[in-house]
Amino acid sequence: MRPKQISIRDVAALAGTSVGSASRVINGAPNVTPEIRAKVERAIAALQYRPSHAAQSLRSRNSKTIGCMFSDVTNPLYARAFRALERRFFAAGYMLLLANGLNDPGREISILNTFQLRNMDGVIIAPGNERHAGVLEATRQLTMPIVIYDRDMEVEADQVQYDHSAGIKAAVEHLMALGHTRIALVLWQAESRPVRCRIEGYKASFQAAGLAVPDLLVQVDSPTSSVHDEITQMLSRPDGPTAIITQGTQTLGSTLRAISLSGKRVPEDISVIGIGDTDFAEHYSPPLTVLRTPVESVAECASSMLLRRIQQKGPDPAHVNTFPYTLLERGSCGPVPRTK
Amino acid sequence: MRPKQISIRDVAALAGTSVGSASRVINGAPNVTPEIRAKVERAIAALQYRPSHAAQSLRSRNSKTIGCMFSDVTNPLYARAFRALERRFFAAGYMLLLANGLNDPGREISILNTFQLRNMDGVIIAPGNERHAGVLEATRQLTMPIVIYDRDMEVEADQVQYDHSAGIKAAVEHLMALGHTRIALVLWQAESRPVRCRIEGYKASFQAAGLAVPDLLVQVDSPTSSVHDEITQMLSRPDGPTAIITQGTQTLGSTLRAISLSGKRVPEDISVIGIGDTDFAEHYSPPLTVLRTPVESVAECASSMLLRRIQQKGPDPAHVNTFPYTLLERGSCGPVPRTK
DNA sequence: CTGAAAGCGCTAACAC
DNA sequence: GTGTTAGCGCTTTCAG
Repeated sequence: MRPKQISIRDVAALAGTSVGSASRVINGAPNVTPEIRAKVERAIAALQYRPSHAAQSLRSRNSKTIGCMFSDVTNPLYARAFRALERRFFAAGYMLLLANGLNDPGREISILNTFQLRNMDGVIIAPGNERHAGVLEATRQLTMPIVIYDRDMEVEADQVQYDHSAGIKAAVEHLMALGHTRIALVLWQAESRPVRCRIEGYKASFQAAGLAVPDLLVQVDSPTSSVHDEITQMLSRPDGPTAIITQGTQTLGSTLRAISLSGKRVPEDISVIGIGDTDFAEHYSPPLTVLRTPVESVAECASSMLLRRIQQKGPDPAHVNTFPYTLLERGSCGPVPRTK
Repeated sequence: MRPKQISIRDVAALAGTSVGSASRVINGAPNVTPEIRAKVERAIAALQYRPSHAAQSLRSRNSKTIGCMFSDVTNPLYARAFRALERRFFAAGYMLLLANGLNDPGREISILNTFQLRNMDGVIIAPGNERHAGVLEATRQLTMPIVIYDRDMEVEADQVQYDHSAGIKAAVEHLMALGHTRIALVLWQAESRPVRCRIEGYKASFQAAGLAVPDLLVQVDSPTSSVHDEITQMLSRPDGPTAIITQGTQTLGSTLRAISLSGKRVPEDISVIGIGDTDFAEHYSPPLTVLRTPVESVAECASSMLLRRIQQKGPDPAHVNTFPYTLLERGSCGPVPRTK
């Protein structure tokens, strides 16, 4: 059925050279006579020869493939990160395997093991469960270069991360400058670096201002769940917030919905800052002030670090690169309402 | 440096059997004595043996990998499709290579060729430029099973698609039942199946109602571009729309923004229906009535078709599966305003 | 600079 | 049922 896959032997035969020379031409080795090169190239074209990736991979021990594990590409910020990574790596001759950890440790371990088995040249990972012993173990098992994406894991690997703490601080300070002190922070409950750092920054902001940390920290179980009810309830409290900082797309959406249904307006009655710049925030009415995360820059950095480490195998200490948020002011923040 | 990768030979040696038997155990072949199986398994465990994917792939001629090409995972609908596909295939022992075509024909061709070169067991593709001769040619070049995702391409392949035409019809009819006739349709200009079908359904709806097709079809160049201005201008026309159907996330966002800035309210002054159910639509204020696309079902179908074709190589005519939209009524549609 | 030859690790015939 | 063996297609010494 298949017309007998043409191999490098056929090329060599037709070019009248050895397979060795053919291989050199294919791999662009420097030491080849122009004549031989031309002959081989002609044969390749005539035969429509395409090297077998599996054979190259077996022999040369590199797969020209990068493994990516994010919790969920459905998260627009991960989707953007992946797109940037993919573009960069594809240009460099690599393809990306993408797997969603789905916050399931068992699944994450399985994915990590598969990456090892398939001999990825490098991996970029953001496990949902960074503290899980099994996940940690599976990660340590990995023998290829690793970039940890915004997680705290005690693993010998390069890291890229966002400065969530400073970002939240900037947001809180911005709101305080507008007179707010009853500032709520709505997060998705998870034992992960972003959440931990945000809480830390939140608390630090109030302490720095000499204020008590308000009882307005909301951690929901899942981004879809009870956010709406919790916010609604919080808004009805006499000491409810005059400003809310919220993460995510779904969580943010629920928050806004709850505000809207409580009969309050943004920003007149309540100010809102979103964490992470998304279409949603940009196009909401009013457009939302957000903490913008430099996703593309981070991806760029991650790919550079990984690529460098793949190329030069020399032992080089692990690097950690941290990127700042920027506060993007739009129309969702205003001064504290007088009548409250 | 690497402690001499252990191969199936080592396993066989330690188990005191032949490599053949070891291979059989590894691949779960039926004809193996329980004793031998046990010995081999013990050896595998003792050696921490992991089979080389590259070698298996080279020898057995299948990569246990599926190639996915979507225009852009940043599109939430593609992200959801990918997540569903990945979950399904991973469970079946496959990993997914994901590449973004980015609506660049050259890039798409390059990706397609790479899929062929890397011997994917199957591919699922949605080229941005389905009519492009080179893309078509590269697709025809593919020798593995193919599933075309919501595109019209004359290629021997299974297909999954959405019934955009009927979907738009349902939306228009819903609006007409509320008294609207000045119904606008905002699309992203592209020579692709979804857009073509939507226009078709739009026109057909009016013809079926015995009405002239209104001059309210807007096709923007890119989802980010001039939407806002075009909508603003359209809204200011004396014969402007009383209802708008809009696709996408960004396009929809811009549309709503333009409405809002024109001082009009949804749904009192103008009704809105979004194409595709997204977080944005769900959480907007008011929540938007949308045409819901059964993304997960479609992905499920696509993976089933592909898996089946990968397993049984018997020649089997190509199938086309079409899935309906459902109109999800929320709060963005109302009767035609009296004073207009 | 080029060719010959030895495998990479595995599976699939094929004998036993 | 099990062992032996011949490659899959390629890169990479190593001579020449």
